[in-house]
Amino acid sequence: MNIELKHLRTILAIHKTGSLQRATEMLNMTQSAISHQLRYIREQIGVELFVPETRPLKLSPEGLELIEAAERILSEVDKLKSRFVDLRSGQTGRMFIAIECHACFEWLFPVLNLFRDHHSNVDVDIKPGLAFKAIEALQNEEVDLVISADPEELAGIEFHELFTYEPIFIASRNHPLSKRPYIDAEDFADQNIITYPVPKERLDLFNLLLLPAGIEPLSIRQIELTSVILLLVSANKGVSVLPDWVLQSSRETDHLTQKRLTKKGTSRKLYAAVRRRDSEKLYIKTFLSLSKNILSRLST
Amino acid sequence: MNIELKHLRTILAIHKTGSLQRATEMLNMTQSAISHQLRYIREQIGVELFVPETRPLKLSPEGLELIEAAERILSEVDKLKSRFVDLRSGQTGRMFIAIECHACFEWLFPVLNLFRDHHSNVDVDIKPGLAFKAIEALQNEEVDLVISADPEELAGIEFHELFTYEPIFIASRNHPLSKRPYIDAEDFADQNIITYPVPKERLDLFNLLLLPAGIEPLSIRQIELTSVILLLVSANKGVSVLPDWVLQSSRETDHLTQKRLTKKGTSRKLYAAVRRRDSEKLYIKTFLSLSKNILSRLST
DNA sequence: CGTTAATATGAATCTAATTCATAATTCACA
DNA sequence: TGTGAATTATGAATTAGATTCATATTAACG
Repeated sequence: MNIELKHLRTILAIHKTGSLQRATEMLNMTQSAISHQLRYIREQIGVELFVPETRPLKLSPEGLELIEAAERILSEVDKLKSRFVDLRSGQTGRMFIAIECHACFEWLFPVLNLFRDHHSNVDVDIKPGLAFKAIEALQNEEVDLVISADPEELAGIEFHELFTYEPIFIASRNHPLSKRPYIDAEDFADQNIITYPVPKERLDLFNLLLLPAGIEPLSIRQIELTSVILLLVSANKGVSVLPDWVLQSSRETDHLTQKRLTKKGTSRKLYAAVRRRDSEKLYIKTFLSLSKNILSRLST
Repeated sequence: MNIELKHLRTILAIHKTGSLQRATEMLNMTQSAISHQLRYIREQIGVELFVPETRPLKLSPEGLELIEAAERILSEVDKLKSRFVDLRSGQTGRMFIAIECHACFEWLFPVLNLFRDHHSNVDVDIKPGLAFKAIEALQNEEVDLVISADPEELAGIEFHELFTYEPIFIASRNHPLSKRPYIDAEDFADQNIITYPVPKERLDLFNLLLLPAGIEPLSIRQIELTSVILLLVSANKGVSVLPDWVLQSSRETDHLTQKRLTKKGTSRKLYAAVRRRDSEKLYIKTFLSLSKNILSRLST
């Protein structure tokens, strides 16, 4: 027995209009086509749906049951369809985020709070534990958006620039280096450095200065939480380098001195990577736009 | 956006088997056909269902949603299908009965009690008030079975013989006619007759005897209930003619005398009329078979 | 990296749905 | 009860669409 949705729609149209003739308008088919289809359906289900030789067409008890089931089924299908319309247009969907940069929590949480006001029916989550394989997870669809500082050319992936920031050296007020107008790579050789617990290659300080200069610091201490890093630096347990936005938005900077790295200063850019086919989705656009403006919001 | 059940089935098969290749067995189609279909579906819903370029195929979050909806919808369709299989085979259905003959209640109720044991999921009802238009109601599908004594040749309608009965004259023990060996038409000319409230043409007595002989009784009194008729006849308020089965199964016959009509006796047949396409249904067959045997059951 | 297995694609084929033309029914009204 | 108008059914022709075949492309795994 083969039934298709098309057939349910036909039966429904016939019933609603009361005749094959009028159903033609509803279905955009000729009366003949409808008649053929009706005959096919009858053969398939083997039960008379309409009382034969009556007009207007009257449903048999079995036909009535079919109609009721058809309405249920078709409405479920319609729900499914409109669900996909929404998904496609970005009215709704999933936005799982992976962050390669540890400090990004500082601005990401405020962004997501704003985001929630616009798209309460988007399923947002931050997926920890795949900082290194973040882009791969994006391609796998385990994750839908990656915050990254290292754009690459990848098929199907787009990197959207969010904002530029400056990695800033911080130390205690009474630290010797606090006298300097700026800090150079060599200055780190005898320092205790406090950083996030990630490989060196993914830290701005090493990327921009120490690795190119071939300089190894005295020690490295890895701390998870930004506020703890600030605390330790204030207490002169070591020095650190953090993005400028962290220092702007934090109130724990009173006992700290801030210096540029190198005479001219340094800068990095942050990107959001998404799959190309997601980039037109409304909520992705909203996220990008909120992220681009978040720094100015935070500093005020 | 056009989605058909076929597409849902295809998606489901791909997901369950994990590859287009293996889905071929489940769907009895070539890999190519499945691939073409998959592409079509993707175009229709505009959302990537599987993570592209991965094997084994992995569902995207949207794909997962589709699968869940598809399973719901398809299971509902399957339920509908098996419902029709049941309807067609007569496992279940509707059996609304119209009776042209008033006294038939006497054996019909016992039949329906037995019937209920066999087919508890058949919707049984007795439709009153259309005794005269019963066959018409059968053609209209307002009713599914008619008890009738007058078979006709009608397209789409079958009359099944149930049993033969004899209309019997009854009177009080001390009624003058109780001396006779049998009763003839002329004997009614000076009698008060008690019958069911239906037109003369539908009463055995008139059909078989009085109308052909052109005899009019002294009076006619119409009574609804069989037991009341028996009571009145016992009390010598009049005479009556009832089917033999009524007298067999009733315990209120002590003060009555029973006589044949005419020297040779009379007989009539009772039929059940059904629509031809219903006649193969299991529960209809059960009803017919129970009805054919009911008289012997009642007399024991 | 090469080999194997799976998927995608285009053209050809085949199936099935739709239309066209028309016959057969039914309905309404005389 | 017949007659005309409207509706439904049917068969053949056509068209659309689904499936296959042959093959190119792409991933997976040693």
